[in-house]
Amino acid sequence: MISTKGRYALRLMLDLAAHKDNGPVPLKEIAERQEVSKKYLEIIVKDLVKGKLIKGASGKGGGYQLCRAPEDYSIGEIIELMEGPLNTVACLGADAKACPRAASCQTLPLWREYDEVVHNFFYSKKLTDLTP
Amino acid sequence: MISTKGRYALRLMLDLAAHKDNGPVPLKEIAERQEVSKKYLEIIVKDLVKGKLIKGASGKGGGYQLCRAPEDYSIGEIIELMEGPLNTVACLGADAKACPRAASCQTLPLWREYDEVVHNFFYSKKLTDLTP
DNA sequence: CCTTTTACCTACTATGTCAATAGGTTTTTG
DNA sequence: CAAAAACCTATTGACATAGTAGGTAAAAGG
Repeated sequence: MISTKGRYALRLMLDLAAHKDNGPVPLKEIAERQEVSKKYLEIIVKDLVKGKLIKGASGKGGGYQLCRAPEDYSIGEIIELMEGPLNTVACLGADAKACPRAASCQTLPLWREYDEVVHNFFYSKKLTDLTP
Repeated sequence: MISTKGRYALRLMLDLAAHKDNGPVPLKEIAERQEVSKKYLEIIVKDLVKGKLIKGASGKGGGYQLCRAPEDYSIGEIIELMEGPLNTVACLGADAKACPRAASCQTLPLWREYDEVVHNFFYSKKLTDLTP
């Protein structure tokens, strides 16, 4: 399940993309347009800034801006930055210790395949694919 | 993220499929083979029985058995029975109230598409696809 | 019949994640 | 220097996850 953090982050990125020619966009404006609490969005932008997907400018006239052109963002990187690796099962993923059952596990190939399907889905889509 | 309930349920179903010709399979055996706590599996079989995917027989010589041929189970129905609808986002799903933003939401089509991809993935696979 | 083996049932609990809220400090510019 | 913005730390309630614990009921084998 994609959480609100990931979904709001995506909407925020789309909002920034839509207003990228007007200089920095204040969070207050985004919160109003997207109808999401500004306080909650603060948590989200913090992660986006730390992940170098966007940059913030303090002070009057400040706000947030994309670091790259909208077409250079994949949906996958945005979602994964917010929610951590989009792991579909615990067996996979970096943290998972080598499962002693792995060699004989009948279900593992399924989870691998699923993981790949999900990964491909989100990484093959760009931010611009959502802006008509 | 597919939870342990869903994953264990699937392994349990595969175990039942593998031993379907030996009469009812006691949970104790499954727990040993699958290296999962029998107590925890009890919760899982309860749901599987209630969902009519398997049936139980009490008493000595009892155990669990599939209700249908292995090829007549889709992976999707097993997972969904255990975890509830495999909703990928909250906006979709039966419980979700009509979002007032739906008509103008830029991200909704993405989630719909994702939902369909996931759904198709799991419902197109049968239990027998995992038994080599 | 009675003991064993099995399913079946209700309840509880620790841990963690999610979705926020609250209240403050620093930075920048008009 | 004041307003507007980003930036920072902490806290909270609700819920889901991944189990445990301790029992009762049913059926068969001897």
